[in-house]
Amino acid sequence: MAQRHTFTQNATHRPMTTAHLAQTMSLLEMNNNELAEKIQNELANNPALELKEDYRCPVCGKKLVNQVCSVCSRPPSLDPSDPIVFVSSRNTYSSSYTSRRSEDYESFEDFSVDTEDLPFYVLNQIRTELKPDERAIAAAILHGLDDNGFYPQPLVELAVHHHVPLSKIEHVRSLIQHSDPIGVASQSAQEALIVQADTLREDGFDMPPLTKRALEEGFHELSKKDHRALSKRLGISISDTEKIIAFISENLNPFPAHAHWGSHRNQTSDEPERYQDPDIIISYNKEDPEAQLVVQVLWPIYGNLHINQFLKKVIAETKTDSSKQLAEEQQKAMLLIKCIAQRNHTLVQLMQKLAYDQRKFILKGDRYLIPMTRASVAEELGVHESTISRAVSSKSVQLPSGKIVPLSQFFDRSLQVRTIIKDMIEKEKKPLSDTKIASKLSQDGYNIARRTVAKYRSMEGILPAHLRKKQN
DNA sequence: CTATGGCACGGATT
DNA sequence: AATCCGTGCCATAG
Repeated sequence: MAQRHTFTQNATHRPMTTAHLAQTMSLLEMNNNELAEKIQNELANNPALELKEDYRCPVCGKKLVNQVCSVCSRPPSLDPSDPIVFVSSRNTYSSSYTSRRSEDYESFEDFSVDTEDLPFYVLNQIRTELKPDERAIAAAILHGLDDNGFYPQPLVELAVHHHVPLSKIEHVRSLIQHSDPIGVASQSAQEALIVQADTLREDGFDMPPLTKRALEEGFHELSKKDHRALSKRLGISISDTEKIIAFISENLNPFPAHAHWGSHRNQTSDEPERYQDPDIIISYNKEDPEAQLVVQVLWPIYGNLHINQFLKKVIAETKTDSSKQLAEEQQKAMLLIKCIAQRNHTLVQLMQKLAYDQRKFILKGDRYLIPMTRASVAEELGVHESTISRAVSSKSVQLPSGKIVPLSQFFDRSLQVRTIIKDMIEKEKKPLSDTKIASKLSQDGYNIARRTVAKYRSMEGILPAHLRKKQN
């Protein structure tokens, strides 16, 4: 299939000044956090630059009233036959927690999330799972969250107000509750904890027996940390009770809106995982496997950047020295806006290419990653290698699965084979030696040296054949 | 003798 | 130019 994007390519090849070039490069290698900081900085120092805070729905572009678009949450479909849809960076929104400054909470362990951001953050995760008539309900629930992330009002009221059965409201709320932060929109701390416990269990998390019952039946004792009374109620020993309490306080969070504690993740506690906010989000409608991929290049701040029109007028009309200086500032502001546009354009082009080529990887997981290099992408897009390199660096993508991975993972040469090996070992009957694995792989067309298999194996934290005899 | 990890080299990639 | 990565060789363990 030929070019499927409608973005103009030749717009890129405008002549640039060296300043333009230098700035575009440095902006390109910034992720959204850094870019947000940069923009804030410029806004503070440059009077010619102006932020128009027109809050718009990230998906329909409609003006927002209560931070959450109450009407729609469906991405606009530019062309229904196109497998990829872009919600480009202009007029999109800042994803939730993105805008918090680190110094805001460094000293507090239990900082409270800006609850104005929370609805956005959650809505974004569930958008593609909502049916049209459920959107307004989701918006209403998210709008009614209190500071702790609870939805204290009775659900029946919503059902009456929206003229739908209570079960529908419950369904929507359950979707919300299972988003990150898990348990949000529960009616109480107790309910939030139960939802979290359920989710962890579904994820195959080991937890002490009776944890759920402790939450359901012994919540009163639990909140008072009354070990004796709790153990009596559950009919188990004190030490088992203490295990439950320890588990709950370590892994669960009664107030979903207060800082997330590192959401659930794979069983293996591997490298220090950074919970970076994504710069790009890829989602799709999970009910329709042929659905379009929705790629959002997130815009790190609220509102859009503009040139201060008032100042522009002043500059045009006066010819004093000070206005000359202002004119310079204005030039700088225009340059910045242009460079940011350039950056976004590059990112969109890159994601276009990746979303199209790696659709299977995005939808189905690591083993469908087609190995590709930055250089080859650069060639196809007609840009310099270093451009791609910068664009890829320090960015992260949220995949439809909810996983947030570094953008560089798209260029991981070995990820595909590594996951195939992992699968192979999981399905093995007798432990396979590295040599066996290597020869099996070459039958499937993967020519990998035995030595390399060993390396991949250890990268995945899998023990050598003779040590994994009878596991699981 | 087989399976695996360490070290280091060279080519690819950034 | 600097770094990363796959691979070969060899030593060691079982």
